[in-house]
Amino acid sequence: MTDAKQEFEKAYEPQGVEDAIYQKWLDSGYFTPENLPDFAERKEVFSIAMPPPNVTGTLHIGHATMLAIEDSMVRFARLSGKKALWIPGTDHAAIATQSKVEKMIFETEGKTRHDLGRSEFLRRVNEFAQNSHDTIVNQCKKMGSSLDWTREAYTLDAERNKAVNVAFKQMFEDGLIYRGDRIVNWDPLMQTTVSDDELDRKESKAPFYYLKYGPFVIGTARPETKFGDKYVVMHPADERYAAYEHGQQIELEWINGPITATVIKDEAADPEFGTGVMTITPWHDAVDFGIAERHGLDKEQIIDDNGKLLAIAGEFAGQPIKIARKNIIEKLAGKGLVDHIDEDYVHNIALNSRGGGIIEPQIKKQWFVSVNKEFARDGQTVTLKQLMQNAVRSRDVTIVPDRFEKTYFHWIDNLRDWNISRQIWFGHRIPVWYKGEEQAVGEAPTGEGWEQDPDTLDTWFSSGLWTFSTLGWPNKEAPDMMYHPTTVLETGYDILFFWVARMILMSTYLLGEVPFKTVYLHGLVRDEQGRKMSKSLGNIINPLDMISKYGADATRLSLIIGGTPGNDTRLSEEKIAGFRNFTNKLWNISRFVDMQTGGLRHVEAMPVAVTLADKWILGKFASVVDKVTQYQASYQLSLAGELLREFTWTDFADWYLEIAKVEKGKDDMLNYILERLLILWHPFMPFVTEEIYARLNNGLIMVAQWPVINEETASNNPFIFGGTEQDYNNRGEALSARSIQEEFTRLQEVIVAIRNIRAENNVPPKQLVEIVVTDKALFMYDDVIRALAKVSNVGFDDDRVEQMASTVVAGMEIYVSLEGLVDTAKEISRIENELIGLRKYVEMQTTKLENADFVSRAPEKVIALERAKLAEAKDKVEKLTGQLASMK
RNA sequence: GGACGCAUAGCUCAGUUGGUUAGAGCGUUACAUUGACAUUGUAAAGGUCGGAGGUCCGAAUCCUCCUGCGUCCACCA
Repeated sequence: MTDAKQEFEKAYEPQGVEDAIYQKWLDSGYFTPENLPDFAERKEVFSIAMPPPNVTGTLHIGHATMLAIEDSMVRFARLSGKKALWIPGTDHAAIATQSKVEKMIFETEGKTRHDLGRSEFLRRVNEFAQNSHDTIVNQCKKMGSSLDWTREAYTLDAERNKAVNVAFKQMFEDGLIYRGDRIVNWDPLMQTTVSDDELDRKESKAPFYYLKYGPFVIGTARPETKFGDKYVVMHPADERYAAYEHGQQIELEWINGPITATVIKDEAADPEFGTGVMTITPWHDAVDFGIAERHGLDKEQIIDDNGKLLAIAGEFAGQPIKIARKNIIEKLAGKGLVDHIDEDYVHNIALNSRGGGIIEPQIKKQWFVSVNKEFARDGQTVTLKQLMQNAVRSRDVTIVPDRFEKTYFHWIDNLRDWNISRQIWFGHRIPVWYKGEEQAVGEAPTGEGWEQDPDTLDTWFSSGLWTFSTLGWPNKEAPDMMYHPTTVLETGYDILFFWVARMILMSTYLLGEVPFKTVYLHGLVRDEQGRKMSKSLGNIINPLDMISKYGADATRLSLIIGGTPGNDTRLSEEKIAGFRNFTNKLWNISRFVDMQTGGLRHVEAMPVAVTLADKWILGKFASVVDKVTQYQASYQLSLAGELLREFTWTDFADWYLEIAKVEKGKDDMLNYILERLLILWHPFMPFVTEEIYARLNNGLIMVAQWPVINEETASNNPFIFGGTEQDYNNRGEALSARSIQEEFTRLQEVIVAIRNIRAENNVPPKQLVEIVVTDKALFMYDDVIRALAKVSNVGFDDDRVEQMASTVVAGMEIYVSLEGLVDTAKEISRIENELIGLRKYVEMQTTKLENADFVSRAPEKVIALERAKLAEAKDKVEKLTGQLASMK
């Protein structure tokens, strides 16, 4: 970097610089790990496959959270000298995208996809997807995401299609993919099946009809399905129906005339529910389908693909469900077959969560992935379910927070075969071709007359391959495969099943290795009242708006700090504004160091600490570096951020910089700490740190070295790692880190106590006061005390005069001269109040230490500590009492 | 019905092997502000850690039960 010295404006204005900084990063090429300095020497690999946002629209605050967290992880890895790779991409989100475009076209042109035809419709969807994609890419950049754009992928592009076809073929050949007539979730609105996981259940109140069915009374909320009901089912152990035998036939009058019903005894019938008797509709109910399968019963379709009744319904044929229901009940009532009606029945109806209609179970010929079928693997037989379970049970994949492991196992236990074929147009075609009786799988066969399966694949089939389809697979020799398994998969807990589980399935099956080592699940971002953000509520916080208002760094911080994995977080604009303030604080800290030291600069070696404050800040900083590193490595991002904020604002700015105004000769120390502090912050707030770092003329901060403070790098200041119990006694001696911290804390307490007395007595902040202390050691810091507590002179014990307010801190007495300002009555009451609290404490401690059990059972360290605290409190009581006496 | 989570200051939340008189940010109050920063500084007020038991020398922390809120899964025909 050869930039001329840049001005430090009074306030940080992110709007003016963020885009240019991002461009600088892009120009550097460092988002591509191979371009990193010393790429070959970087031993460890760190990789994340970004969860590809759906090309259904724009990024919301949840995406912003994902980007903020993942970018901080990647930047930390890059700074720590790893080959850091973060792969961007988008998801075609088959059903969701098609549904959205269909709606748009219908609203604007009044046309359906069938009006347009398959190829024109797909052209329109792709056009829409491309626009969404461009918006998404732009938003990722606005967030500062250090994604390797040279490796960008799309779940529906040619390379991913190849991976999909290879995966399909292998599963087919292992017998894990089959085609069969099974009951599936049919969406009559979108005319497609959807998977079990893509259903939303909505509570709804509907009349529940009790109907006379021969000698029985059966209950149903769906009389329109009852035409084919010729089986009546009861629990084998239900005493009430012991007289009826399995297989027994009963003649009875039903909706459209007399029918013959057959008694079936099956444990699926719940004796506790209703009358304990039910009729079944195997074609339109999954449980009924199971009963029918067990007993080899007939299955008849009642409702067609459009939700209208079929010929079996007789006079009701062609009627849509809603209308038919009413008519049927009328007819049944007329025949005296309605026993009674429960109007307050509440049940759940299933909806297609991707913007479709009310699900009607149907039996259809579909493609399935068999999760329970055994196949050979390393000389043993396993099932896909077992592969999924083993990956987590063996800890090859760890889930953060770990309670989600339970949820994961529970989901797998209940997993049924996965319906992977969809009747929509947008998506990967099922890679199967037919010609007469012939069938080809995987690649398009050559020759005439072959027709491809018209269906498309469930979108999660292709996203299940994401961690390796983005790295060159199915070419197992692809150089990028060195980045697999990826290091961490970071996503919202809401797609643990949809996606995370399926990636584990695909990767363990196809590659024989896990897709990622750690799953980090973030929570949902809610509004300040804890509600989900939604358009209808009008409570959406748009990340782009926040970025343009407060900057990307502030937006990122608000999404990381204060959130813990797996838990929802509340976000408000005030919170973001608060972090904007912090961004500016960091800027001004740097501005001050710049002015104070004649320009920011790189300081290679740790400077020798001279004063107590120097030693204190270095010791503190060493501990901060250590902890932040640990927090980052263990994905405890919020803790890292909070610790950094505390150090930056309180320790560094409020104390050390203030001291630096009176203790000179800290130029190297200030620059040394500031540079490293910026690096520690960089993963969280990349823009402002890069902007400040530009003024150091030391290259880009994004490829700086993560600070390490150890015996070697701190050899100038051995106290940091020296003994811990050496006594402090005088200036300049080798001191332990601990005694330094204690001594500095003492100094802080003295200063705060003086400020406190000043505030209590309404001394104007500018007015200087004199103080008297009883501990000569404090004279060493009189310049600091004078500056930070606005003191004109520090006197010793003998100089004590009247008209002084007093207090006791860390065993020493402090008197503040108030030159007539002192309000004696107020002072007396203040001290008396303090004494009340102290005496209570002394009493409590005494009781504790007189407890024989405590003294004999607690560790000695704890006892010693408690004794010391008691002694100190007693001492303070004594001194304050003395002060009080002299005042009265 | 099954499982899980949350309950700590007015608000949002930390609190990692049980051990200072329980912390932070925001908000509130008082004073101040030409000097890095009003996107600021100094100081203060504010909590019997949801309730009841239990284990322990010692519990916000571990166990049991209860209450309230939330989430997921399964679904009853």
